[in-house]
Amino acid sequence: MNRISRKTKQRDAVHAVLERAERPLSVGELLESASERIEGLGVATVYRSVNALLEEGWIAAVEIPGEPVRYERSDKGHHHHFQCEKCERVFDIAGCVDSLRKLVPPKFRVKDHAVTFYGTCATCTA
Amino acid sequence: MNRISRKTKQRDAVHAVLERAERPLSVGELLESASERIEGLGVATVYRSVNALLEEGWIAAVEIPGEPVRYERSDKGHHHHFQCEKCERVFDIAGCVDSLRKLVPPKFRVKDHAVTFYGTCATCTA
DNA sequence: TTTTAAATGAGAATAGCTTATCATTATCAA
DNA sequence: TTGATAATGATAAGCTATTCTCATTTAAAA
Repeated sequence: MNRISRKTKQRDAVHAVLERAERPLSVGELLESASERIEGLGVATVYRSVNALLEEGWIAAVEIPGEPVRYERSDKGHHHHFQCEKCERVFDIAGCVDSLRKLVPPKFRVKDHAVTFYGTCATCTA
Repeated sequence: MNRISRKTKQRDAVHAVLERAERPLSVGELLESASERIEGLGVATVYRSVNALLEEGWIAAVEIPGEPVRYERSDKGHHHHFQCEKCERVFDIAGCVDSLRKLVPPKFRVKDHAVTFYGTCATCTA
């Protein structure tokens, strides 16, 4: 039977960076981090790796308007995000508020929601 | 003293459409609606009108990831949005939940937040 | 009116991110 | 080890949304 994908150090590197990341990372951030281990790593490869991991369902996209898409492991459960307007990094915010969906008129069917906070992160506030 | 702007039927039309809109509209939607009254209206003009109204502060941008920016009058107070995944329209959702910001760790300084609901609107659900 | 410069419309140009192309490299089954 | 072919890297191309350019129109002051 044919393999559809091969194990490469490039893919491993991208996987490893996401494995250890404690916040969502953009393709640019992934390239930067993974490049520390893989010399000459190309953007196209990062995109390809990310797309493979997305299809696998191992990572999920974190989208914030006007920002490049970021990615994080999809095993984190329901949570939201915070973007620092100084360092521009995005952080996970655990938990949610049940009463949120009560804001929506009853005739609307809510399937999902996203909350994004903006401000300055702990590091930049200090 | 010099006028910086002149009154034109094109600007009036864009203004009027936003005045009456009961939901945020994209440049495309604005062009479509305003074109009913102004024959041959161009996109560039809609962009110019929108930018002028933004600078005036009369309208505000409503941004949803992967979507073109929409605009709505800025006199609506704090509220959130709902996007229908069928008709793609965006609706206002009145109100908010105070306890939301308590989710954010104390060292973070929250300056703003946005909530976007996804699902099917009243019309598309019926 | 006449004048003059702001506004318009069409389309070219730009900007950011993402995908496609293709020659080269490297995985891995035999 | 070798051979078939998937993966890589560099870069061209694609996509959208938005701005720019410029000849022409038009608002509105004089």
